[in-house]
Amino acid sequence: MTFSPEEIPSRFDFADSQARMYEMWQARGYFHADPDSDRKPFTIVIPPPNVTGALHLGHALNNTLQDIQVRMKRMQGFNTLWMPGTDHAGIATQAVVEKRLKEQEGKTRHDLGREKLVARIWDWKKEYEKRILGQLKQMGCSCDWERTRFTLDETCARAVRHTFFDLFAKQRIYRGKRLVNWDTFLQTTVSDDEVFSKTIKGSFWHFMYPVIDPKPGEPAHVIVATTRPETMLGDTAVAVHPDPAAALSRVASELNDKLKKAPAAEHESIQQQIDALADRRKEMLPALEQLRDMAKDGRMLMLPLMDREIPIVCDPWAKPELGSGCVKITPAHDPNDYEVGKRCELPMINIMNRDGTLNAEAGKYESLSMKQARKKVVEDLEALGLLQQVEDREIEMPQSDRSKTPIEPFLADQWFVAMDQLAQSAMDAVSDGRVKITPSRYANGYLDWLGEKRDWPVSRQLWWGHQIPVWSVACASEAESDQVVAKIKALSGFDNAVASIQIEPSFEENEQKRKLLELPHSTVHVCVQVDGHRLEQQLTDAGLVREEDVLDTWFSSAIWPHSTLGWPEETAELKCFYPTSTLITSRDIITLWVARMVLMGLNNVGEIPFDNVFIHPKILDGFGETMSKSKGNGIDPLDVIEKFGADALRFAMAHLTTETQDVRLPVDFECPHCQHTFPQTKKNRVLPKVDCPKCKEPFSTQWAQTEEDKSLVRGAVIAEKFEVARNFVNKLWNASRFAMLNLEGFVAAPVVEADLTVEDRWMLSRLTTVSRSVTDSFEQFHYAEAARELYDFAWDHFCSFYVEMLKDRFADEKLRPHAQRMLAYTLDTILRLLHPVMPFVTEEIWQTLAKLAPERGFDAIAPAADAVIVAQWPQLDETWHSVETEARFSLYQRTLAALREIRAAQNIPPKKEVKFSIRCDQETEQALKPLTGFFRSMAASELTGIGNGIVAPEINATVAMPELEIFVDLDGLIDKAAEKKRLEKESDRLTKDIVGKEKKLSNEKFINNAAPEFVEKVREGLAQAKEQLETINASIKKLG
RNA sequence: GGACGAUUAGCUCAGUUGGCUAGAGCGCCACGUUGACAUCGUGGAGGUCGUUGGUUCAAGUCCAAUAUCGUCCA
Repeated sequence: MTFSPEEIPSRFDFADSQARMYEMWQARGYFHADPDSDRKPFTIVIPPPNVTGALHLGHALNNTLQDIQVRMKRMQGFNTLWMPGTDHAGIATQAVVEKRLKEQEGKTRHDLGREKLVARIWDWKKEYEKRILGQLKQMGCSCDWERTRFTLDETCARAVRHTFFDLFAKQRIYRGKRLVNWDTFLQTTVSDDEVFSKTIKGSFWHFMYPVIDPKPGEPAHVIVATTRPETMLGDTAVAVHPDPAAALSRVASELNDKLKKAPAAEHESIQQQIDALADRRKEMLPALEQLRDMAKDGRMLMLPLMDREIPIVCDPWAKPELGSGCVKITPAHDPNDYEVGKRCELPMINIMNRDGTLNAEAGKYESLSMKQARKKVVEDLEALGLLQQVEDREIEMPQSDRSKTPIEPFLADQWFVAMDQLAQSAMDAVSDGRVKITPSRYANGYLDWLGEKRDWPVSRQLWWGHQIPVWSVACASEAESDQVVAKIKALSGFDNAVASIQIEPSFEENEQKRKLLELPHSTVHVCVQVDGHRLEQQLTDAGLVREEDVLDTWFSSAIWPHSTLGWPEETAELKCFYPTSTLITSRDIITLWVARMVLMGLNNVGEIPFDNVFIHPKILDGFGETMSKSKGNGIDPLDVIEKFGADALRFAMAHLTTETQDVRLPVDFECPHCQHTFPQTKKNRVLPKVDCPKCKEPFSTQWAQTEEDKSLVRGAVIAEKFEVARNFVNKLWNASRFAMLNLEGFVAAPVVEADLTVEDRWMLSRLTTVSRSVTDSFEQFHYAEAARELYDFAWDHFCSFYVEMLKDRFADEKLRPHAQRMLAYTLDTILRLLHPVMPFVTEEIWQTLAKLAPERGFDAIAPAADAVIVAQWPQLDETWHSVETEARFSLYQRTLAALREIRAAQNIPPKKEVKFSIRCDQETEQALKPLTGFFRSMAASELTGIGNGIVAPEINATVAMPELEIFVDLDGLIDKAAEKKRLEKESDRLTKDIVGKEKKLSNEKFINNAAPEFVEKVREGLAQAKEQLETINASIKKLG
């Protein structure tokens, strides 16, 4: 088998290779893992990407890091399973499909109905799932595709249903009224995490609420202020502080503390605050105390416009240091007021419909929008003379991340998971080290969040998701509810194993009020464990209605590590692969996802879901901003794959992954006409059309709207880092190309130790060290370190030195077979080490290498593995590591660098051969001698003499190193000025070094305190530097 | 307001337990193309390690402040 240079292109054809190699891996079933194996399992479950759209660079990072672990573990002999799948992503997906429905057909979900909308979303899901999985394949991900799951598929649905039923039966799921973030546009609840706050210019209105029948000396009005006047229609109280004097004192003492700690620059402003507070105390305290007494006395206010009597209550939420010291309370439409309402047992009046308009509780304002109502309320109050003043003010407005419309706090029935015990179990798992989070600092956030043990609201007013399996009926009395329960239990389908009953009492205990508000006495809920069970129909027939809401998408994600393995069935997969080994994800979902997986795993399976969690950094652009399509700075991984190849994408991702929180990736445009790349700026990244600064040709961007712009060729958004990675891939390819061209006539045989040269031993030593250290780095998730080490090793050590040095032996028939064996063995090992990061190029080379050297090895010859993906992970005999050999080689490298430096400084043409000699002791001479031949091939320099008796030629360039002196014979060539300049620079450096060391050594404290070895080291260094300086100075003198 | 992270060359980043001349890649400058590779090779210029104090014989590294940027939580 031989190759001619024409047969192997000098550029790696990654597009062709990626397709072939991936198909080969899949066809041979390398990605598949079966549970019935004696081998130790290694499992990763993928963080399932949302089926909302295409994958972005963050996914490329996340999945590359997983695949690296998976591929390495597979090579290490583990029974390796990478479980793939996608997430239905409730609100996000439904919102996307609804938006498209509106745009393309002008319809809302209500026009379509639940069933049809859900069918539409399934169509969407099929399309995007295919696309996403295709993208993962293009990245080279070695997932077990036969096991692909979807959070809404039958397997996952059954697991969700079991989980819900289990928690329901344990009374850890309950329904209650809660103030939720209501998105009036999407008409659904939005979780706290999907709310962002926006600062807008608003007003602060001060209203006067009349006091009913004020006693003499009491005010006629109390003053309250609000940024949301329309909410006053739902006010049910005004609060004052129960102890305004104490509250003011506390604020004052806090300010005084602050003053003590604050830097002088801030003193003035803090002092002003203290003074203002003292004035306020003087002026307002009596009035506030009077109000407090009125509250205790049960005095009532008349809520204007609604003509409702409301009490004054005492609650610490009222801040005596702010405004009038009184605060209006709207429990059904403000989170803080809601808490006050609960503490003071106030009625909660919901004045809003689901679409954001006002309901009948708002009286004559019914059916107005919030905005319209605001205007009207202010006008009407002004007309009544109850508007005291209006201030301009910046206010924080909560917005829905999905619809970008304002959030309305809204009182609604919601299902909750009680978190106390569950959260504690998940905290323990991390505290006691069963689950290890890397980097460890992220454990703090995890523990803090769980420590709050806030109940988890799990219902969502959506159609896309797992519909809550609860059937309910409202009962007017206790007797009725008893009757209903008895009736349910009597149903033929009823069985305690598959059905569980809860009775939810109404939150309004007062019977008269219940009647007034048309509230039931209680609600009976029945949870059914098995989907499609005959009890479902029986319940419906009995007049119970199924809950319309679906579960929070994180509910199904939380059980992902075991649901994908077939839980609740006791499958062989679950037994073998659970707990999984490692979870790799980003920090923004540590609480939402990671924490919940831990507690659900413990609850359902009784075991932690994974041993290790690695949190990887977030990729930001060159300006430190997150990448996103809406900013125009998003890099599409497919663009990168198309232009640089999947291996380059992967290498760049690994190389980026340090332990920091964020990494920056400056973003460039690539001109589609001339391939010139230039930086993206905040200006040009939002243009629909960009002109290439080099070739001046225009190209379009993602923003192209007009036909004219769209007709232009689209320019890609990329980053320079991928180019570096692509070059590395190509470097490896070409080093291998060299090997292919030189392995003709390869005969497999064990390497004879006596034939090993110094450079062979050096390579073996390096290979041993690098294998060990790369393995360690990957196992500790130090991807960047591993990538750097592989890069340096493959490029500098292997290509620039070892391959170069092999060339001489390839030219010698006698030495050739040994050199070939060493090359085949070394390349083989490097391919294996690089495979997890760069699977395609390494596999391509491996397959070619197999044709030339089907059997290879070092001391034991064996057939090479069928594919590098299943080859054994390198683990070299540690005895090959040799400090002595590496030091010896380093001496050679430094000498070579010195020769090259002189040649460059003297401007000697690269091919012009020069002669040089080395003066050194015998030990150094022996160390260097076997390598001296390479000075000719690598620096066009011929060594004419070496030893301690060497005399410098009359005209020469000199380099003094600690171990030796080099004299390059420059007779007839020398540029005296250049040489003098170089020597003087060196002389300066040495002089400085000597002064520093002498100073150190003359310091008594240094001699006494520093480690004796260290002092000795400095002494030696000083002596060497002095010698070198002497040589250099002599040379300078000679030059005149 | 609290927690965490970052600050080192023009840019992106390394720098382990404090220790000899603080490294790499890109970019820049100079030279080089017939045998693996110009997606390359050789050499060079470029940094008082955000600021201030402290500990130490010795600080990019440890401690305390502080500034700027960022993320998360309230």
